[in-house]
Amino acid sequence: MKIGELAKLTGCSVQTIRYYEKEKLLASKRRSEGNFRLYDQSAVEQLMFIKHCRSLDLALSEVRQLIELNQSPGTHCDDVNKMIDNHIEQVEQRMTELERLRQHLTSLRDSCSTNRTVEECGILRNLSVKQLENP
Amino acid sequence: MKIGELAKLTGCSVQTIRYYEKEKLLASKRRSEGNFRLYDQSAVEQLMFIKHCRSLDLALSEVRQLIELNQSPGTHCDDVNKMIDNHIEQVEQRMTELERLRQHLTSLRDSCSTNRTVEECGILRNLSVKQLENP
DNA sequence: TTAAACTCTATAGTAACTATAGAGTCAAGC
DNA sequence: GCTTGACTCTATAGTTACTATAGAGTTTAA
Repeated sequence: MKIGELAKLTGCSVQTIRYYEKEKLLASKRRSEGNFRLYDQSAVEQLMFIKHCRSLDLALSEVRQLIELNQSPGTHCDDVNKMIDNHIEQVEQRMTELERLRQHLTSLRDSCSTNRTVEECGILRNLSVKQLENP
Repeated sequence: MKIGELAKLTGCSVQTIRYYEKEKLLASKRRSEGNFRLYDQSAVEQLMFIKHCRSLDLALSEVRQLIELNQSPGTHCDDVNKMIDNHIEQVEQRMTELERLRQHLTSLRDSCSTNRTVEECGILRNLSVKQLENP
């Protein structure tokens, strides 16, 4: 199949597929006479693998590592486990940050009611004056 | 004061300050004879304002809007309120996403114990096969 | 045969910086 | 007066994971 069909089957854009090729995540094994990329079923699977990893917010560099690991089936998979553990930790950290952020924003929002002028605006005043407690 | 001192006072890097100038968020009003940027106290305040906004994850384009609004003190501040409301919503959305992500990652992690080979690795198997329920 | 639909490569843009190169400026010490 | 080191200047490239474009070539259907 050509790149357009692969794109449709996987829900990726054509440019993204070409980008993944450039980044050595997905190769097209053959080209047509007119120099069009040709793919088979294994490309669909590889691309879905990448997509799945991306939906978990794994970086492309991590996906690349996983692909490489996958190609040496006999080795230990500790690195995979570590990567996922690490990733979970990062997600949890970000969630904590966002929760703090949400609280700040909410209390900031409460400092201004509607129908004020910019001069009186509690939000702007707070942004100008207040320092963060936990910088 | 010169840019280095401003950087030290505010905890921004020198390059960041120059970047903010390029992005029209912070101007240096004067230059020395040798073409060095010169700042006064109001620059410290302006930069702290920006820093505070950034710590709340406001985009620089939003910060720019706030600065502009701040300069016409008589107008209504509804736009400020809307921006913050909008931002709170975005943060909450992202938190929901991350929570779903965390659950996925955790259940993925549970599918592999240590001391397996890549071939047997539950994580890799799941990444290869499983489709997301909520794509 | 011709028009539409597809594909190719190469390049630039996104956000908010960070890092570098290569040059100029300034203050202190000899 | 001269040198050394710390500072500053501009301009440019890199980061991430794409997206969007230009300009050209290829294929397919009418």
